Order: sequence, then C-alpha cells, then structure tokens
Amino acid sequence: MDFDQLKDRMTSQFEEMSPQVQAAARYVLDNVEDVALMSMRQLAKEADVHPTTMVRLAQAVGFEGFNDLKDVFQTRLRAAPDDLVGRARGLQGKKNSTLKLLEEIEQNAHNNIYQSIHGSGAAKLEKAADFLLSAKRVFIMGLRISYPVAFSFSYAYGMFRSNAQLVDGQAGTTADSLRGIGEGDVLLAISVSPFSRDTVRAVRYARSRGAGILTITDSEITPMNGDRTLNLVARNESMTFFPSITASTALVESLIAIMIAKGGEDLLDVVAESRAQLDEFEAYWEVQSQTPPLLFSDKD
Amino acid sequence: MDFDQLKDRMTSQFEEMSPQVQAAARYVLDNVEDVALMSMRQLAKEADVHPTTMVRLAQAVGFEGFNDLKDVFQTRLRAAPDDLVGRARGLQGKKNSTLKLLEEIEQNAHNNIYQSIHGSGAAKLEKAADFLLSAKRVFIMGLRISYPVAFSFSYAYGMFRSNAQLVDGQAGTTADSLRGIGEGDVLLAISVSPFSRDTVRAVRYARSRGAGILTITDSEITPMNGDRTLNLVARNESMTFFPSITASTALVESLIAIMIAKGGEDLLDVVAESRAQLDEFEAYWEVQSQTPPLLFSDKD
DNA sequence: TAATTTTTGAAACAAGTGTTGCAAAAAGGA
DNA sequence: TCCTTTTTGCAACACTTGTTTCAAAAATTA
Repeated sequence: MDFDQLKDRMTSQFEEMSPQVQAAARYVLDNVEDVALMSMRQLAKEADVHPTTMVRLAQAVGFEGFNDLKDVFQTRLRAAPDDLVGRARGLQGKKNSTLKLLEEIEQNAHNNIYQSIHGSGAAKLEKAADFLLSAKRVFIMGLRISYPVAFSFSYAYGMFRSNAQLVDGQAGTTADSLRGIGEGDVLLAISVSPFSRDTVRAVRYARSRGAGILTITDSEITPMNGDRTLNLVARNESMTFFPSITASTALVESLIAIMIAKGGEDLLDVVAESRAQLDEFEAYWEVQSQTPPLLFSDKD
Repeated sequence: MDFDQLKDRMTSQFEEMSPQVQAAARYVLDNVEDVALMSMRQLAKEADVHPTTMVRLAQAVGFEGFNDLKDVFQTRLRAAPDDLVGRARGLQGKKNSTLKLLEEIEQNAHNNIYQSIHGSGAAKLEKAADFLLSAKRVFIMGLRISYPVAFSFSYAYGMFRSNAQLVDGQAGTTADSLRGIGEGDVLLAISVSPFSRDTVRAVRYARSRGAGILTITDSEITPMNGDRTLNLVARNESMTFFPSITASTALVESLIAIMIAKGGEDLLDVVAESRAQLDEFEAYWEVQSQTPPLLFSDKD
C-alpha cells in the first residue's frame, strides 16, 4: 500500500473509527513527517492519545502493527514526491513550471513577511500596539484588496476588546461609521498604492477631528502621513498583478499577538467569554452530530 | 549546529578519524535519509560497522550521543527549513520579549506557508486551479476568521472572471446566495476547525445539488469531505489562540497565480478592463490631487 | 432499569534501543 | 624485540520501543 492509498483508506474509514482512533488518525494525517520520524509513543503523546490507540489505528486500516504503517510514511518521506527535500539540496532543474511558480510564491511570501516585520522593528510594532491599546475606540478601515486585512484585525481584536468599529463602507455607510470619531480614538487604516480614495479621505477626516492614525501601507510615503500618525510598511511584492497581502496579514497578526502578550491573564477570560458566546449561537459544527438537513431553515 | 555545519565538520575531520569511524562517516554522509529514519543499530548494520562506532562518530564531531546527531538529520529532512535565517541568529537571550515573539511569528508564518504549499504539492494545486477554471460558476464561502481569505480570493478572481459569487451570509442571505447552485458549479469553502456550522451545511447542500467542492481547511479530516471534493490543507499554527491565516492566504494567492499563468494573454486584457472600470469610479487617490473636502459628501 | 457491547487506558511483556566499560587486537614507537 | 598507545568489538547496562492482555469505564441495546 502506498501513501496515497493509505490516506484515502484512512479518510474513508474515518467515520467508522472510535473517537480516540479518530483523534489519532487526524493527527497522523496532519503531521505526516512526525509519523515518519518519531517513535510511536512520542507520536501518541504529541497527538494526545494513548500509545495503544496508535496500534489500533494501524490495525484498523489493515496493517498488522504500527511499524508497517510507519514504513509507508517513511517511504513517502524518502520519495519526496514534490521534491520536498531536493530544494534544500539545491538539485533543482527539471521541474515543471507550476512547481517553480509555487516556489517563487513561497519565497516571495517569506521575504515580504520577513522584511515587513524586521523592517518595522520590534520597538515600532510595540509602539503601534500600545497606541491601539490606549485608544478609547478603535476604528478599522480597509477597502478592496485591503479589506480582508482590516476584517481579520477587526475579528481577532473583537475577541478581547469591545471598542472596535469596522468601517467597511457597506451600503455607503463610511461617513456614518466614522461619525463621532475624535480625540482619544485611533483609526487603523490599511491601504496600498494606489490608495483607495475613501480611505485617504477618512484618514484626513479622522485626523481633523483629533483622532490618532495608524496606517498599514506598502510605502513610507503616503498621502495619509501627518500628525499623530504611525505608519507601518508591509511589503506586497507578488508574482501576479495583485499585491500580496500575506505580509500585511502577518503584521496584523503580530499586532494582535503583542497586544495579547501585554494583556496577560485578564484577556484570556474575555476570550473564553467570546468563545462561549459563539457556542451559544451554535456557530460551530459538532463533530459527532447527525447528518444535517440539507437546506437552510428560516431559523438560521 | 545545523546540517551544513555538521557536514563541513565531518568532512574536515575525516582524515583524523580511525578507519572504522571513517567508514561510518562515509555511509552517514552518503545516506542522509537513512540516518534520519533508521535506528542506530540498523544503520550500523547497513554501513557494515559496529553499532558502537556510530556513537563514536557522533562524539567525534562534538555531540554527546548519537541521538543529537540524528536530530540534525531529522530536522534537515523535515520540510520546514528553519535554517534560512532562524538558526543563524540562534543565539537568542538578551533580546526583549517582543522581538522574540515577532521572530517566532515570522518563523511560524514561514513554516505554515512552506508546509501548506509543498504539502499540497504542485499537482494537487494545479488540479484545484483547473477545477475552478472549469466551473460554470464559482461560489466562495468562508465565515468568521476564514472570511478574509474567502474575500481576497473573490476579489482577485473577480478581476479576471465574472462568474463568481461570494457567499458571505450578509443579513442572513446564505441560502439565497446558494440558490441555483448545481452541476458544473464549484463551491470553494474555506473553514478551519471548529468548522462553522453554516459552511458545513452549505457544502453538503451544494454537493447534494451536484456541484463540485473545493475546500481549504486545516486538516485532512473534515466533515466536508465527500464526492467530487478536493481538500487543500493550510497550516494555521499560531502564537495566539487565533489560527493564523497567512498560509491559507498564500494558498489562495497561489491558486490565483496558477490560474492567471494558465490564462495567458487573454486574461490580462480582462484585468486591464477591470482596472479601467475602477478608475472610472475614481476609486483611487490621485497623488497630484488637491486637499480633498474633509467630510464625505452625499455624492459618494 | 439491567444486560450487552464497545471503547479505553494501565500494566506487563519481550524485543530493540543507545550507551558504557573493558579487554582483546592492532598499530606505532623505542 | 618489548612497551605504549590506539583502535576495535563484545557484553552488559538501563531505558525505550511496539505489542498484547485484561479489566474498568462508557456507550449502546434491550
């Protein structure tokens, strides 16, 4: 049995497995390399499962013992189908163009993130985090390609603070969302050149009202620079004509992480609360639940 | 010590080694994968050398025992090449905590992206891109933390194709957006565990109507697996309790890039058109323009 | 409810692990 | 040659490995 067959068998038999064996299967499939490299007991510990369960998983998919299963994973790691290893060894050359493209994308993403984080520097990012933490209210704005970044900040931030307002221009409500912004507030504006007209205007408006500005852009020079303003630069070099947003996403995740690190224990309670609230709304799929009705009911 | 350093040390010290240890060293250097995957005793047998000799080799190059040497080979075999920058500045210690945090975030993002792209493999990603390109219509769904990813795909995709429909559950319109989905259509569903209830239901509904499914998740095992379904796994390990979306973002950008690469010149025309259309709406800030009115006018 | 089957984890097992000490063998120097 | 040093492999070591057995716990059925 080769790796892909095994993978198929595991996923197809998944439903019939017992919960613990399922947990093992999930970990095994999601951490292929660990299976090949670690001992069964170590693996079980990582997967948070009893060692015996690993044996049972192996037997459930037709092997005599765990080592037979491990062999498949080792062989797969040796074969390195997508040249997992070859790249590190530098023996490129006869690759198909998609693979080359992907490697460039990955390289690009790495460079963008690295330069964005280290280019800004820990001190500046910390300052930005403090800026946000000190804000009375936080307005978040990002349009078009920058909207996902604004949204993800807003979503994560909303988990532990309730003073955020996402300005998304839904149904032309930009001006309405910003109404009342003023001293003590901070507007987080995310935009890349060419800068969205509305974002620039929002920033200037907010500044005129005395609010602080934190921008995430792709350049040191922006039409949003000014008083009480901090500008973080996220690189967005990409293989296509779309600027990549991986780096700005990483920057936003960094800001969140710093804020959480500063928040300490108190914050975690708030997050737990947010989670509980989501559960109450049955927002998530229960793994053990029955096949659901296929159509959405009115009650949703 | 990283792999390259170890290799250098081994080759440079080779002359001073005893014949048996040399034999061991030779085998070890020529069979890198074996070292990572087999036990010391098996390895010694393969190398036709006494087990003890392997221990001596390890000690000769500065390790305390064989396992320390093995670790280096295992790390090297793992997809995550954390040696690019991380190891070079491995001498941490007197760094402030924020900097350390940032470096971990950056490292994390890199590993996530690398493993997501290479773990899926060029073939599978290409297949996914073809899947999307062949679709009559493309429905895109992602809720909560996955919404930014869905949106960014939708936005970029919309630049060169006009058969996309973003299902964002705005004002409870999920079912409405999906109405009419059927054979020939593809639903791109982005979700991480715990999976959003609505997303799972949407997928099952779409499948029941004959549509194809492309999922981007954080696990091989999802309640959305089934017929006509392709699942791409994006790693989302993070420093905080929020899953990181940098890798899924990178995956989405990769899909877009592949599609564009396949589309050729024709596509570029369409993109130019999209741009022109945006310009007509004066969506972007003109660098040379005057200071704008501070408030938003009704006309916007 | 009670009886049943299934699932789970603890303990014990033999086999295999990496390591160490030591003595025999080999090599080198006088 | 003899003596010293280095090299080598054996045997025993404490430990970890994968596996099996079995009873308790949980889930399912009657």
